[in-house]
Amino acid sequence: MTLTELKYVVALAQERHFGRAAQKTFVTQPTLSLALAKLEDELGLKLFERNKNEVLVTARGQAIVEQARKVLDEVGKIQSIARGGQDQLAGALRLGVIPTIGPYLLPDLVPILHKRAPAMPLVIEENLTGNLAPMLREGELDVVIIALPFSLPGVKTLVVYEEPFSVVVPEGHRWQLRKGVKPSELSEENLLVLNNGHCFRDQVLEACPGQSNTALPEGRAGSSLETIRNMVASGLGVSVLPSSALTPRYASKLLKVVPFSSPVPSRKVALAWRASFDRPLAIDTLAASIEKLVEYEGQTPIFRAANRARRNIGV
Amino acid sequence: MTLTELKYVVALAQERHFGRAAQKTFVTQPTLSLALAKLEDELGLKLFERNKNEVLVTARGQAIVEQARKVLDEVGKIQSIARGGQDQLAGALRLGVIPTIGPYLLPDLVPILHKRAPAMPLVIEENLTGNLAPMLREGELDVVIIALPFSLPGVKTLVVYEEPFSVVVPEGHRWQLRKGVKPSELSEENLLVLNNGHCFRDQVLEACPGQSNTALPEGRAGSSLETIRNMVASGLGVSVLPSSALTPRYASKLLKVVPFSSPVPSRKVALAWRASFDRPLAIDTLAASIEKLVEYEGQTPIFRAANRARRNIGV
DNA sequence: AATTTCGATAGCCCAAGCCTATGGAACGGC
DNA sequence: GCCGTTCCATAGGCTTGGGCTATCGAAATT
Repeated sequence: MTLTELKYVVALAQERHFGRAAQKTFVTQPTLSLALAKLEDELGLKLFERNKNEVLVTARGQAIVEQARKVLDEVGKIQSIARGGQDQLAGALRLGVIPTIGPYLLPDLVPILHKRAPAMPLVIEENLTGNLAPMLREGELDVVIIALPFSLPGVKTLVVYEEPFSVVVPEGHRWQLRKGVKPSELSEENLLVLNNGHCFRDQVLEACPGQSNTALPEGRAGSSLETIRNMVASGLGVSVLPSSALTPRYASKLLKVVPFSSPVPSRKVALAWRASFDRPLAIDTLAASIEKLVEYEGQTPIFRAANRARRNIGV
Repeated sequence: MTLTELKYVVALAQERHFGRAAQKTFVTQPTLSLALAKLEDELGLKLFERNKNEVLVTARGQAIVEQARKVLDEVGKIQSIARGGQDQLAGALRLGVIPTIGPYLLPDLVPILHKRAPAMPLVIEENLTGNLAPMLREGELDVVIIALPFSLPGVKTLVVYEEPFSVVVPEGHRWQLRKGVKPSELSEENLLVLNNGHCFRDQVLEACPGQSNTALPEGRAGSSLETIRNMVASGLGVSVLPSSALTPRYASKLLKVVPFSSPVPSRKVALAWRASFDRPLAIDTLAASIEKLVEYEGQTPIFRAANRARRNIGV
């Protein structure tokens, strides 16, 4: 059975005339005759009564004709789905992002992206890298924003910016006017870091040798960067934050930001998506939007540093 | 677009592997690859992501796959209309059944059903509930015989009988003359149960508190009820079997059946089929045949108990 | 009886679909 | 880091079958 044959059946049922039905389906009359005979043979019953002057649909044929119409109708829907689905910037983009980036990047990113791709709403999943990775592989997410290193088979990555880290201390801390702090000096202080599972925790501990990065007491760990910021402000210790969490929007009188001395620790923030993802334009648009955002945010002192670092590595 | 191409699409969506999908559609892998590329070209979008290790359906492809399923489903109805005219009892009925029911029910059921619907041969798939469920949903099976609980969206169920469980012990066991055993007493014995995946295993463990139903040693699990029966007969331990596996046909001198004391644990055996299945009469006939069989088997002591239990719940 | 109409049949041709063989890319083991 | 394996894509050849034109045969009309 072919879709063509079904088209013939429907046309013939409507025209009740081989010649006209053939015209309507853009074939010759013998072609239609033959195709129909073949189908009737295959189904094992006569669909049409050929009488002298007229072609009549048989009782059992009628049910089949109606079913054939339905089939063709459903096929038409396939084509219309396909037509509407050709725009790569149409349809939701499922975006994963880690908790130390999402709250600082997305509020500014979403409006920019919406302007560039208004028909592409974002479905956002904020989670740890370790949970985002399998979701990306399984196709539950289309793209994730994470910090390097990040490597998965079949997954491409693109660094979108690099942001330096800075030390934050409570107001009145003896370091608050320092022009540069060495990472190793942090071992003298009560360093507050994120809970286990956050890649930013590992990056901070790696950047600051001398910290015992195993079995850190629970009291020194926070569940989010905002928790940590508040803990520092209340004098519980010092910490390290990425520059995107230190824009003027987050400034506080109780908190002083002290830069690291060179070389400044930093992290590379990247997009990651399956190489086989069928809407690369969506990725491009997302990357371009972040690019635009980083340039704009570059007006502020902290992000300018991020920008410099980014240019230095030639991204 | 051709029906063949749509079949390929559906098969590939299900198998997520070109080679296996090709096998399933009885063509070679290049044929399927080419046909799919042609269709994707015609529709103007990618339906599948080809990762090296995995084939994923794209978000937009998913809608088309589902629509293709619908088309094929409607085409199938054409054939089914043609086959029996209006006779729902013509054409094969694809029946799934779990391993703890099939061997005990089917040998008697098949002749009865054949007598009632001689033009409806059975295609039987014996498999675990977890494997039957997707096959039923995908339309690879028309109806399944399983033990409750069993719930799937769009699928109707009908309890056909309830069968009590009994304890089986080796000959000479100290319980062999007992009139009733409490489920909790089984924790004193070496209880042999089925491998993981069998719902009957879970039902037995649930009915017998005190058994450590986690991390059960492998040596105590069997791959079929017949294995278990033989293990009990050879003195390895005791077990629990459903009454349909304890008809006189299976009696053995080495094996003694001891009833549970009230309340007797049992399981409800049910039919399940898609609500949209277009041959409900076939289901009715199957259900009626089982009904007849249960009444007939009710002549034997064990099945009579099953019958009583069944009437008590008013099925 | 002659003419006309319309579906069926015959015979040919070409495109489409399927095959085998091979290529190429990416992952995993040593 | 290199080799082997796996798996999808591509190439090239063959066969099938759906399409065409030409013609036939039956029935209705003149």
